[in-house]
Amino acid sequence: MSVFELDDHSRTIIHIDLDCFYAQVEMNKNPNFRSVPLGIQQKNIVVTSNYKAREFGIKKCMLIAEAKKLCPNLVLANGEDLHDYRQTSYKVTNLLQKYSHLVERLGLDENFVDVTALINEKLKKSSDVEVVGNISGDSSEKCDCGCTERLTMGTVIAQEIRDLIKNDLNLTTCAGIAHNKLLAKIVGSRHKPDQQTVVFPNSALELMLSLDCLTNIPGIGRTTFEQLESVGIKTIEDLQNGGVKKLEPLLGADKARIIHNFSYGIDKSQVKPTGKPQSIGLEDSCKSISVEKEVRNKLEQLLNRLLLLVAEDGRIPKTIKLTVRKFNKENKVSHRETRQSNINPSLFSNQSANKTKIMTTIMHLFNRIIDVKKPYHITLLGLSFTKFQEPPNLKNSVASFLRRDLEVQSVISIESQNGVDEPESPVPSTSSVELKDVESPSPSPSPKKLKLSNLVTKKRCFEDYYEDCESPSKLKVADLCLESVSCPPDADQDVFKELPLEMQKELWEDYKRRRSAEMNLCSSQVKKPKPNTLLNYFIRNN
DNA sequence: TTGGTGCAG
DNA sequence: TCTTCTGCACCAA
Repeated sequence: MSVFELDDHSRTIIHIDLDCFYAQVEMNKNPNFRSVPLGIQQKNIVVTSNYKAREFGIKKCMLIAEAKKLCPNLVLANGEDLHDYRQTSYKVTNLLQKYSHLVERLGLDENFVDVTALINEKLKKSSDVEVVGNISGDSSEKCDCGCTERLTMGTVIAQEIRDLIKNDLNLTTCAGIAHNKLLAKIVGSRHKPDQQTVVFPNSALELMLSLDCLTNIPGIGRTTFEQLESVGIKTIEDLQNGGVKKLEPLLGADKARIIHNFSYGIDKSQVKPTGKPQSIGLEDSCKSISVEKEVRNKLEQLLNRLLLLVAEDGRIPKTIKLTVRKFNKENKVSHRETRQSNINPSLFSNQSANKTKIMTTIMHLFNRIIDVKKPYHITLLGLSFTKFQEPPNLKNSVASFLRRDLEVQSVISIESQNGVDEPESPVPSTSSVELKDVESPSPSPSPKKLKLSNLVTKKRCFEDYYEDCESPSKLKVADLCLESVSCPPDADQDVFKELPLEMQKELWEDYKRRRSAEMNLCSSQVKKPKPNTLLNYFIRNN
């Protein structure tokens, strides 16, 4: 039996990739950018560009000077602050979650969606569909396990998803459709921009062998590539023929097996729903800082921006981490040093008073890396918060799940009410003020008033998502879940999969009951806020 | 747990 | 010539 026959084709995965993402966001903010070659600038680098600029040969991470030489009329937009990109990115993920609860984010511009459940439902009703978009390789020889029909239906759904993203957010995307993540990601980039491509299992090997460099395989970066090269592995065929045993000493058993499987187009990894970020950080590179006052200034700026991000997130961080990159004469690799320290969560109850205390901690960390009595040259400073504490009353896993959805929605609510072009407003405020606002809203429009209406919008989105299910054309993830045995979002998926069917059903029913109870609770709270409820907690931390 | 490295977009 | 701004996984001590 060949490796190919051992592969499992039961899933359907769609990989969605936003075309030149930062550039699209900037073009939506300023439509004048659409008609000109546009580059997104971070420091002295063009990190991405629109397709007009690419016609001049502008490439990712090209120096500004070089790019200007190729295209003197290149217009530059500063993209050092990722705030707007992050917001838009979450809107996309949010749209995708209407198709499946299995949505995994990869960076800001890519998402995997496991649409297996949706497809099985759709195929029950009709299997009379044709492939939409491009097909990779020769699809005349078909597999008879049913994957042909599933993947074909996958192309229909991929087109629906891309239309939705285009209509709702005015963003074009590429999609790859396949029976695993690896193939979906690789095949999606075959036809760009604004296109989609499917690969059927019989063409998977051909697709893998068509890759022109080993670094096109996810997980093989510069270092791994050089390691492999040093033992004579230079092509996909080398990777296949060398066998796992040859890879193990270099990569370790796990990575060796994964990469070896990848070389055959086999990928058993699951689409892992992306939760909240495990760290929230900012960094700023610079030519050279060698004075402590400058260090402090830069770190204060970073901290101010970071506190806004953390306030948006709503959780309370327990650890702060400082990153420093020193000037390196050999200029070999960008070597970074980090130091971390626990912080008292109570510092986050009153913003302004405690910024000073947090700064003291940060400077203490700085002194652990840099001896300020000696000369130093710093080329990058970064701050990040890690190890977040879930706010009280939300320890319950279902509540956490609900809260996660609300937070994704909140991104949309804030923007739809503020207007996309408006600069971000300084948000953080103390809990007591917010709470008071809800109980007795002020008559004049104010930022606080705005938040109250945000909350109403949040609640509305939330209800739409779960309750507005009367239209059969509007597919909701809740619909699917009610008809099949899904893994409750608060359960460990790996454990769940091992359980007998009956137990799975029971867990799912239990989750539905809890969800229903939670919904009623949440609903009544919105209409009539009470102290120490889920809702109030929300407001306090907004 | 801390800090470093590799990888990703 | 490994550049920017992130965030995650994994490894070693």
